[in-house]
Amino acid sequence: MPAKVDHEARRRDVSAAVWRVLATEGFGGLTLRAVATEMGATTGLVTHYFPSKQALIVHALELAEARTRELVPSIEGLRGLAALQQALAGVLPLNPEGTEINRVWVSSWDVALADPALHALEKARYKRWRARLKPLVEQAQQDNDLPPGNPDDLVASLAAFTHGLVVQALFDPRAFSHKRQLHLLKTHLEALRP
Amino acid sequence: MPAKVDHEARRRDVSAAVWRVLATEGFGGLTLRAVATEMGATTGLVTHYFPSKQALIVHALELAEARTRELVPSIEGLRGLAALQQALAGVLPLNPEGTEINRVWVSSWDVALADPALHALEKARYKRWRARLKPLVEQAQQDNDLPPGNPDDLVASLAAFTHGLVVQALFDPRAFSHKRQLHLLKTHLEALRP
DNA sequence: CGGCGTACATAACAAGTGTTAGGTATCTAC
DNA sequence: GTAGATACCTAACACTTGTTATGTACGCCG
Repeated sequence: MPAKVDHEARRRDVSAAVWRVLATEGFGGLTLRAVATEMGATTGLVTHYFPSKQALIVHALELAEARTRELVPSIEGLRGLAALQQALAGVLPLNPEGTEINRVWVSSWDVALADPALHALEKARYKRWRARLKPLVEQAQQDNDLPPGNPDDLVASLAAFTHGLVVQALFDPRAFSHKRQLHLLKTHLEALRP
Repeated sequence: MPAKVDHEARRRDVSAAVWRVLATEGFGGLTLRAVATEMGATTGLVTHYFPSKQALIVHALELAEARTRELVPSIEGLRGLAALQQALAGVLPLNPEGTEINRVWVSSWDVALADPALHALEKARYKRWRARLKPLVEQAQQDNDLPPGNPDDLVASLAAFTHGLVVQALFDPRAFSHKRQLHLLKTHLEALRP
C-alpha cells in the first residue's frame, strides 16, 4: 500500500483551490477546470480526489461551515448577552476572511434552493446554528438582558437579523462599514433589553 | 412599418417564461434553451426579444422587483408602525407567489455577487427598499412606537431582520409557517417598542 | 400586386461542461 | 528486482452553453 503523497494533505490542497474559486467566482463559476487551473493541475487530479462535481459542491459547503466555525471567535469566559453578541458579531463580514466566507455562503443559496439534497443540508445547517445560539439566548433571558418568551423565537429572530445584515453588508460594504455593522448589532441588542 | 404582432405583449410572454424557469430552476438553470422550450419556441425567438443573456438576466431582475412591489399589499390608510408591519409582512414568503419571488430573489444573489454590473443593480435596489421604508419608521418613531435614534439604522436593522427571516423560511418552510413568520415579525416589532 | 421589413425557425458555430478511459511514472512491499 | 498499487496527465466523449447567420413566411404600404 504505497503512500508517496499524503492523501489527506493533497485533498486539502484541492479544497483550498475550490475555496479560492468560490470566493472569486461564486458557485456559478465553480467548474472542474477552474479548480484545476487554480492549482496548476488538470481535471484528472480533481476527479481523483472528488468523484463527481456534486461531491465537490458538498465538500465546499462543509468547508464553508468549518471555516465559519473557526472564524467565530471564542466565547470562552463570556456568558449571556456578551457571549451572544460575540457569537453574532463573529458571523459578520468584518474582515477579508469573513467577507469571503459570507460571499461563498450567500452564493451557495442558488444551488441549495435548486437541488433537494443541498437544500436539506442547508436547512440542517441553519438548524445547527440556531441550536448553538439557543443556550446563549436563554442565559441572556435569565440575566434579564433579553425579553422573556419563547427562546426559539428569539434565536430565529436574531439569526434573521444577523444574516440579513450580512447580505446588505456584502452588497454595500461602503454603507455598512465594520464599525456600523457592530454598532447596528449592539444597538439592536440593546433595544431588545427589557 | 409592419406590426403584425404586439411586440410588447410578446416580450411579456418571454418574460413570463423566464420567470417560470427562474422559479423552478433558479438562476443557475436559466438558459436560453430552457426559456425557449418553456414557451414552446426556439432560441431564435428569445434572442429576437433579448439581444443577449445578460440582457435577459437584467430583465429578470427588474421583473422580480416589479413583482415584489405589486405583491406588497397597499398600506393606504395605515401609517406608522401598522404601515411598517404591513410593508414588511408583504415581503415575506407567505403565499406561493411570495415564495416564488423570494426564491428568485435569493437565488439571484449568486450572479449578483459575481458580476459587477448586477452587483451595482442589487445594491441600488436595496437602497431603494430602505428608502421606501424610512418614512414609515420615522412615523413610528414620532408615535413613540419605535425607539428614537438614527432612523437609517433602524431601517437597515428591520430590513435585515425581514430578509434574514425570508431566507430561513425558504429553507425550512415547515419550521417557519406563515403564522409563525407573522408572529415573529409582530413580536419583534413589539419588543422594540420603548 | 410587388417590395420591404418584421417575426421567427433552423441550424450551425466555437467554446465550455462533467465524466470516463487509457497511459505513464513512481513509490512500497516482498 | 519485480509486482502492484497509487497519483496524475492526456485526451477523448457526449452534451450543453451563448451567439450568429441563413432562410422563410407574412402583414403592411406604395
